[in-house]
Amino acid sequence: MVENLPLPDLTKAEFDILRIIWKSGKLSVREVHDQIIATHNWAYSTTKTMMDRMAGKQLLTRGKYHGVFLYRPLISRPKGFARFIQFFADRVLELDYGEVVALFSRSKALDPEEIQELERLLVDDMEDDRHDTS
Amino acid sequence: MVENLPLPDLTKAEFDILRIIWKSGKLSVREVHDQIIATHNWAYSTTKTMMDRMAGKQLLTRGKYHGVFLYRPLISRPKGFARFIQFFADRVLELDYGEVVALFSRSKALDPEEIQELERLLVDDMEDDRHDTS
DNA sequence: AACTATATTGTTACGATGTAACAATATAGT
DNA sequence: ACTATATTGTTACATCGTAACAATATAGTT
Repeated sequence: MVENLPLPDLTKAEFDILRIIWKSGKLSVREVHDQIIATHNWAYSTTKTMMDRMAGKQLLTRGKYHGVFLYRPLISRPKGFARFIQFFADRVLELDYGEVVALFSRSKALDPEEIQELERLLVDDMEDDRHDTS
Repeated sequence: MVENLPLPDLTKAEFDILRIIWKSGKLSVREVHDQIIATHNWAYSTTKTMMDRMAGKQLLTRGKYHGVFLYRPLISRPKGFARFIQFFADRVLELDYGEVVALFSRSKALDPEEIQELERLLVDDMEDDRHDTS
């Protein structure tokens, strides 16, 4: 059986960018920026730097469409949530994964749709980790 | 009325060091290190760097006693907890302060004594923030 | 007291992250 | 074509987690 590689962390900033992109599948820096400023008081260049670094890390890919680069996620939403939560569970809060999921379910940072996904995650992702060799 | 200055953040690492020192009032790098390795797999030099930087930031002071530097906290435990929690409440989880306190109460990272303090904090510190001009 | 082993202290560094300015280039409107 | 605007590329800087390594002080042994 292949050992799970330790999931590379997803920081809050990365997670927030990813969450915006997950909803649309493909977005330009500008489009992400216009949404991210609702929660992060970033300069446009900050959003860009973030996204480019994420591309470097294989969290996103970009391809040019009609003149602009559009960025697509290279990590699924469930996997992303799992990584982000794991990060807190393990290193920050030292809580059980489930407890953190429960907490996140109450967070204003997530919309109802995402909360639903989280609930599923709590069971599914464990499964995932048991079978998935990716 | 004097506006509250934004509390400078306390990172997890800083908070963990502080928690060890709060219990004894005054500790050397060695003493902190011997305790921190239970949760952080740090080299001695890492502990030292951390503590020195914390001294630079006015989170600790150090004075030489019988040949060694002992570090004392410059921030009270309640204030420290407040800062640490605020950090998460505001920027990471986007939850209400109280919810984060509740969560932390369940964290394995805190011992019963600290949990108690947290409970008090939930009411006290709000008070504090209302009166304290520091 | 002198010497040596050990511990403490000081200095320096490096990658990642959050932050952003600024320069180069592409695109679109006139 | 030309210019205004937007998109891309490049570079930088502080902080944090991480640590090695050098300088110095302390303590234990002849």
